[in-house]
This record gives sequence, C-alpha cells and structure tokens, in this order.
Amino acid sequence: MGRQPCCEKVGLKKGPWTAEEDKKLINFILTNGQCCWRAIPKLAGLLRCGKSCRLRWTNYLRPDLKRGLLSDYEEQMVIDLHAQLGNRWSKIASHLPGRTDNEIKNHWNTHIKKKLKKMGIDPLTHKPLSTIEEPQQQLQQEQKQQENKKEAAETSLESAIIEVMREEEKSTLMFDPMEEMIHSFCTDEVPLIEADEILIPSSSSSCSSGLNNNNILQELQSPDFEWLCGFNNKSQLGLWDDDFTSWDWGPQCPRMVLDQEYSWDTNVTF
DNA sequence: AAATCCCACAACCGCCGCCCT
DNA sequence: CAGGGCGGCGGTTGTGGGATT
Repeated sequence: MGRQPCCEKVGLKKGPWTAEEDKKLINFILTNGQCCWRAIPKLAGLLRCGKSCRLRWTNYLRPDLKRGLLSDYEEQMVIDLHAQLGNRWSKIASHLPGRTDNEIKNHWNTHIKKKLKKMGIDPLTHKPLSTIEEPQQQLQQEQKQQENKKEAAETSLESAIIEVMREEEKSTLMFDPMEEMIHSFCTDEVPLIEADEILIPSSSSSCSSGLNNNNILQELQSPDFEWLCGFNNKSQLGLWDDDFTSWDWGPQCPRMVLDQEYSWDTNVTF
C-alpha cells in the first residue's frame, strides 16, 4: 500500500504566498504554537497543505532568520562544511545560525559552485580541477567517485566514517574565536538576547530587494500584528519566549509581506 | 520600447527515518 | 514486529525581476 499524500491536493492553493496568507500563518503560530502542521492550514484558515505551511514558516517567516546574502565568512563556513558533510544542507545550516538549509542550498547552487569552478576547484570533491582531463574522463571519474561514496555508505564502516568526519569537523572548524562561537550553537540553539539588545541595521547593503526594518515596525503596528506591540514585554510572548527574545529582524523579514504592501521612508530602532 | 535571456530564490515533490499504535 | 502518519531533508522546478539585445 502506497503512502497517502501529505494532504488533499484538491482545492489547495499552490505557488507564491500572499501577504494575507503570511499574516494568517504567523498569527496562528504565534497564538497556538507549531502544533501539528497537518492541522495548521485548516485551523488557520489557509488553503495550503501543512507541508507548505511548514516550509513557509521555517524558510521565510521564522523570526530568527537572518536575511540577505551570506557574508564572506558564512560562505567560507559553508564551503568548509560542505567539504566534510557533502550535500547535507540541514547539517550545514545548523552551523550557521539564522540560515536555512534551503537558503544555503540555493546559495551553493547559484554562487559558490560557480565561484569554486572559477577558482579551479571542483565543487563536488573540493579538489583542484584538472585542466588536462577531457570532459569524458572527468565524467567517468565523477561517476566512479559517486559509486565509491555509495559503497562506503553501504558498508558497516559508515558510522565510523561519520564519527571521524565529526572529529575532523571539530578540529578544523575551531580555528578562531568567532568560528568557535558560531560553532557552539545551531539554529535550534540561537543565543538568547534581550529585546533591547536587538540592533537594527540602518541600511541594508546586503539586501537585494532594498528593504529594511521599518517595514517590520509598520507591520507590527497593523491590527493583525498586535502580538508584537508588546515586544519588549517577554511575559506577553508566552510559549514563544525562547524564539522571540532572539528575534533578529533582518533586513528582509518577512520579505514577501514587505515587498507587496509597504514602502520605507525612515529608519527606526526599537 | 519590446522581446528575449539569464539568474536568484521561493516553493514544490518525493523519499526517508522516526515514532506511535 | 509491521504498518501508518508525520516531520524533515535534498533535489528539482517555477516564477519574477533584472540585464541584454
């Protein structure tokens, strides 16, 4: 018997989320928490499948997300981690607070891959690309490597290899205090900061869509977002305390709402 | 100014592993 | 122990916007 689809596809909306849908989802999750993703769309009044809601939340609406391009430092982290972990994006993301696996995966495919190739490094193996090799030979070598990988994974040695990789990871990544600090927590363990410690950048140089946090403030002041007006009062945040004290209102969060409904004119900090 | 191309990234799909019954 | 449900993950696709012709 095959697995049932995650949701009834009939009548469900697909494609880009609207500001209205985002609001509904945020409001619901902030009020009720992330209970059961399957039930959330129904309870929140959304014509989406639970999976879609979860993705939207984790990749876009989650308050602790950093937005904007990866810094050079983060990029280097991604390269290092990828060399050790391969395409295990969620594992890589867990070392970069505020970044999602999807974001890192996209950044890898669109930026880092090209960058490495330009530098003469094979993004798959992280080894120098041979200029003498014919494309056909290269292909064969890649296939061989894939097979070797598969074989290795299928053996009982796999767990031992993973263990070694973890050890290597520890020894190679802790090369400077900043690295060590970042390495010491994952996205699930974003260090808590007080609301009044949150710094809002006054410009968004790394933000491709040219947004800043004023949108957020305006959003907060809209009736639908009353939940955030007591932002400095942790007691009002209830079960979300852990997340909201670490909110980093990055320049693009939540971008879709901002893109569609608001414009900026002044810089404001909390 | 319009058409086409290209790129970045949000979102979807299908599979997998874990957990519960 | 087996089967089903759910969340999570990684690969892939679709779309919107900017660049180029």
